[in-house]
Amino acid sequence: MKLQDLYYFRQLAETRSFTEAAEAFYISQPSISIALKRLEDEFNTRLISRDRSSKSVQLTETGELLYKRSQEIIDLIDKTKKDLHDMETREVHLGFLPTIGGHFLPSIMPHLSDYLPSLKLVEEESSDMMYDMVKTNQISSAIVGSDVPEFKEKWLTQIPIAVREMHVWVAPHHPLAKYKRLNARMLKETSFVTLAKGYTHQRMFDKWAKANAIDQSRVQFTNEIQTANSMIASGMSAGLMIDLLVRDRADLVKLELTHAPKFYISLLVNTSSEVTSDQKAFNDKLIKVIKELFSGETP
Amino acid sequence: MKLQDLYYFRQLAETRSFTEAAEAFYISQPSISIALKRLEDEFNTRLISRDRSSKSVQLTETGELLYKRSQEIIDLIDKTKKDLHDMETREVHLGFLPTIGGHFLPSIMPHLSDYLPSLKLVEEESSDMMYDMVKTNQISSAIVGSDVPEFKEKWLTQIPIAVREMHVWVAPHHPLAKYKRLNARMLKETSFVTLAKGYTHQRMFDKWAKANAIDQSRVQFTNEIQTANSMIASGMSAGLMIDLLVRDRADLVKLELTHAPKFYISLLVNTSSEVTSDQKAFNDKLIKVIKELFSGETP
DNA sequence: TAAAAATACTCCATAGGTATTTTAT
DNA sequence: ATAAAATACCTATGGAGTATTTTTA
Repeated sequence: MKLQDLYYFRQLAETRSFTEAAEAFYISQPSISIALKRLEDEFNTRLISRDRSSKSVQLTETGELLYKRSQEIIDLIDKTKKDLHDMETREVHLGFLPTIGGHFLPSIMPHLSDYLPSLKLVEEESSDMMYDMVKTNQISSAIVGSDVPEFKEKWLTQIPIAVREMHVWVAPHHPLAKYKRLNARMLKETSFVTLAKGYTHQRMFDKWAKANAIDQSRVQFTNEIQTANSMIASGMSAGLMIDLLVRDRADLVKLELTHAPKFYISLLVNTSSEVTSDQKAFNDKLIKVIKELFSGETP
Repeated sequence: MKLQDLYYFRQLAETRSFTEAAEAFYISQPSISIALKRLEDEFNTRLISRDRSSKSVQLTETGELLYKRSQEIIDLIDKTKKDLHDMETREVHLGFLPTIGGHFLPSIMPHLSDYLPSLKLVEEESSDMMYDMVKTNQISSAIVGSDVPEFKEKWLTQIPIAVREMHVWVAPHHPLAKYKRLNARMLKETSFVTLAKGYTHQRMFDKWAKANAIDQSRVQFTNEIQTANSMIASGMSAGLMIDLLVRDRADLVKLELTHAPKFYISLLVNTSSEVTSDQKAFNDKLIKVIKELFSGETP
């Protein structure tokens, strides 16, 4: 079996067009026809239904299976390439949330001096995404935020770093700005801006809003924290965020919220599976450093 | 990357010799050298340590990783080939222990008439091996024997078929043959023959012997049930077996044993993962049939 | 010096190209 | 008539061969 044919077949399955699949690889259309025939001959099965009366290319049952398996095989190969590269270059990786990392990394990094030359920070805005990357071992350690103090997965080690209460943020001239302390009932009719789906902040806002019957019809969403902050500063909306997301914004006012949701920041390390020995040593060091620096900051 | 190179590399890693690896594929030795170089160039890493002062070919750290991954990739490809074949031919499989199957299959098979033309029985002597094949989805259903009534794995459905007490078997002229009923203390000094490692019977014998302080120094092992039976018939040893293993042996005497271990026979179905729709339907039918035929025979 | 791996070159099998035909809307 | 896939035939890259050299025990 030719590996290249699996790449071609995957593309063919996704575009459902011989011509387009060929274009994606900058090869001629007959090459795709012939690659498909090679696979069909080898496996003694039709992978694409040749019923040309139906409008488009359709996968058969075996075609669907081969498509799925092609993906798995290619994923495994890609992972292998990445791991070989990391092993050879002795690169180690740490998942890094721009906002939160900006606060904690300066205190952590000096203790990781041995690894600095080979350390690559993997930036990712969304904690959920980061969690997924740790889960699938695209990175084996990351600092994430969560609305629960602990994940229950057995394949990870979790070290608490900090707990932050969420606050309500408004512009100085916003009607709510005069209050020292707010409760949820005072916010029922307030317009909010929150981060888009996938962000921990969004999930927490949603949970809090539902629990407190906040009117969600005029909630606005954005993918950018700075955009959210600017919208708040303009006075059109309020925000529910931890203070780390509002560094150096003199134009925002922070208000205490009773029964505010808690935002848990912790280090996640995937302990399940194969990483390079360098990465393993780095992870262990990281766990040690974070335990030393932040034990006691959490209950 | 060339898939063929992974096959070559796997062989090279296992034989630790370029020449032998080449011979295994009936190709010339330089082809292996060049295949290795292709891989090393692509991944920018040494896979084999070229320290020719040391006696033999040694894998580097990256070589070890690639060896493991090559195995995984090849396994996935082989599995895919098998699944495509089964799907195309609409073959379905059932794991089958020769001795136990010989007893239960005649009553089960008539109810599976729809599947008979495409049903392949996969013979395997050892229940442990069979369990492993179900676990790794080489077959998705099998009838096995076990020393415990239930496996606790979440990826399988288990339907009890029968429970059999184990008995002691001896030749008619054996000194124990005069007793109707035995207990373990009467067997402390008896010579036994049992099946070899990997068989459920062996594990059960071992457990029973240890629990009852039976002298295991003169226990003999064999891979063949008929050999075991013949050794018992000769009078030199006794056996601890369920009666299904002693069909039609008039030259053996069955003796009751107090607190005899129980042998549980059940259908295992791997429900975790992808099987063909035919196999899935077959498994469901099998579960139904076995429930109907054997419910009530077990507590 | 013997045995194993690396290098040098040669060759042909085949992946991919172009041109064309077939099929269906 | 047009658009997409299949077929026919051609080309050239590179995988595998043979012969030879290098390496070290």
